Amino acid sequence: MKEFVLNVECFCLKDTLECGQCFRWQALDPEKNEYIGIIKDRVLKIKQEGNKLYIKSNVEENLEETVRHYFSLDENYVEIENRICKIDENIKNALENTSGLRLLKQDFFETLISYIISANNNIPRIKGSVQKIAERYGKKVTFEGEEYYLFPTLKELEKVTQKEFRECGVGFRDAYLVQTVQDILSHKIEEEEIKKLSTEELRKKLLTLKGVGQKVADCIMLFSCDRKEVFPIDVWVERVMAILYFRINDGKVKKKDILDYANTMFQQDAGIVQQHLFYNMREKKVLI
DNA sequence: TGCCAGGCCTTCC
DNA sequence: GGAAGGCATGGC
Repeated sequence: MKEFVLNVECFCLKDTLECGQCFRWQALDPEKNEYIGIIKDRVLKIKQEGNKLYIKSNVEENLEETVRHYFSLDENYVEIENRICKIDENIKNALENTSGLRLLKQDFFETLISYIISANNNIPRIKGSVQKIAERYGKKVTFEGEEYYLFPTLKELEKVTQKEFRECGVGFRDAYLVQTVQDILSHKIEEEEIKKLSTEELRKKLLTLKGVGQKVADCIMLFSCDRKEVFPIDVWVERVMAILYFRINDGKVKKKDILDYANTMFQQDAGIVQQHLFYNMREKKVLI
């Protein structure tokens, strides 16, 4: 199998994969910027050296197209970053650490299930649960002599019971998962249809699913429905916004006030700004 | 031991 | 419509 090389600019593989938007990529060697993961039905090994991406996959068909789409490589992030760094000093400072972070275009169903699991949970445990679900119910794929598991399809999760989900470590979210799978099977929401809706209408639809509240809905829209204007607010974002924009270090700011501020100031780039602020605070531990 | 984690649901005003 | 309490489970 041949290695495929792609030129990129304004792209950081590490920050894009480690900023918390996805749960299944694995660093092979953190020093080498090399990761292995799954996009839909194929396994990919990707390494970044400077402006070059080196890609291998078990499926060569449409490989470039798949990678370009998943990593949003055809979108002009130079322009986006130039625009957001002019908004304020906080964003400008954050970008010094996290320039090249891109929003992924992930699979809708996988994102939905993963973010239902994410509620009141921590990232290592979310990753563990998603991995267990894949190992139990997803299709096995062999790549370079190793075994990997695709994220299960809707059909593959059709008969999974509450107890079986719980055995994957999802805790009290087990019932939400069963209900959501059944709701999608019965066409309560249909991916192709809801993706055509306005962001407000789409959110309203997602909120009808059990285990999907405002924050989870916004993450699903941001990470799998290409809605860059949504601004998911979790405990971290609440904290970072309170400190940076409301000058409050040890108190609460109303979510509505944070949301109003983000919508007004960050506008169509709110989701990208959110990721930079979130990742900077959580991982890089940088506060201005 | 107690608190927290990329919150949401139900119940009760 | 808003506040309060409960919720599985692992890490610190």
